[in-house]
Amino acid sequence: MRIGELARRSGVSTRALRHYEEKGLLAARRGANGYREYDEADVRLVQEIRALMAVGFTLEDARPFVACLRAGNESGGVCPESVDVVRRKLTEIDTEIRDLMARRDEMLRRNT
Amino acid sequence: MRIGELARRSGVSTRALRHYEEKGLLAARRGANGYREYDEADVRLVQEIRALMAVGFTLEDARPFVACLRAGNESGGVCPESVDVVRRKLTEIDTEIRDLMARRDEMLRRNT
DNA sequence: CTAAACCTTCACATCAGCGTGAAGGTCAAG
DNA sequence: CTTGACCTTCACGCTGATGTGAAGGTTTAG
Repeated sequence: MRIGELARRSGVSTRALRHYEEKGLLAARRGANGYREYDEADVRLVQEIRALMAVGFTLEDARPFVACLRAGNESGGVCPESVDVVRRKLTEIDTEIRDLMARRDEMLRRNT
Repeated sequence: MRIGELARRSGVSTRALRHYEEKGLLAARRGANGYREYDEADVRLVQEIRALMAVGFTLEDARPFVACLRAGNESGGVCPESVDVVRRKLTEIDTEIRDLMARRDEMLRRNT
């Protein structure tokens, strides 16, 4: 399929897809006319990326997951690099939550 | 005092001070040579801005506080506009905390 | 054959809060 | 007179993930 269909099927813009390619997260074969050609596996790749972004991952964070899927694994999260990223993300989120709660308390204290 | 001293006394860069001025948060008299001239009240203004930013306010958020101080109030938080911003900020922070916790849960669920 | 609907590659714009020079004026000390 | 430490006004760079044209080639349906 071409980029427009992949965009529709994965729910992202064509611009985003080209961006993922530019960042090395997505690869495309090229047709004789220069058009990008994708297959079903690419749909899953993009969905994986979006699912990760939905929980706060950056494209950089998603990289090992994509590599894991490309390596033939059924899930992008089974590779050790992915696990590392998940752990890092969890501590990042926890830190952020603690920071926000501290700020909240600080604001309430100031207000009294 | 000039910008360098204000910077030292309030703990920010001269660049930041010029930025605050550009954003309309800080006003400066100008000496005959074109140099910015500040007084004690400006030190308090900048400290107020930094205190607000420390708890997650943007410069835009800080605007009503600065106006409130300029209006002669001893605290920047006593004006109704400031109170509004504080309330908005609290709900923003609460929303963000809830989002982060939801993401955390989502990540943990995916991992099992 | 033509117009719509695709596709291509640049490349600047956005949001925030500055950092970091560039190029140059001012002023006190030695 | 000359450093050197100030100050001035531009104006681009950074981070992330696209949005938004520009300018043009391709394909497809009628």
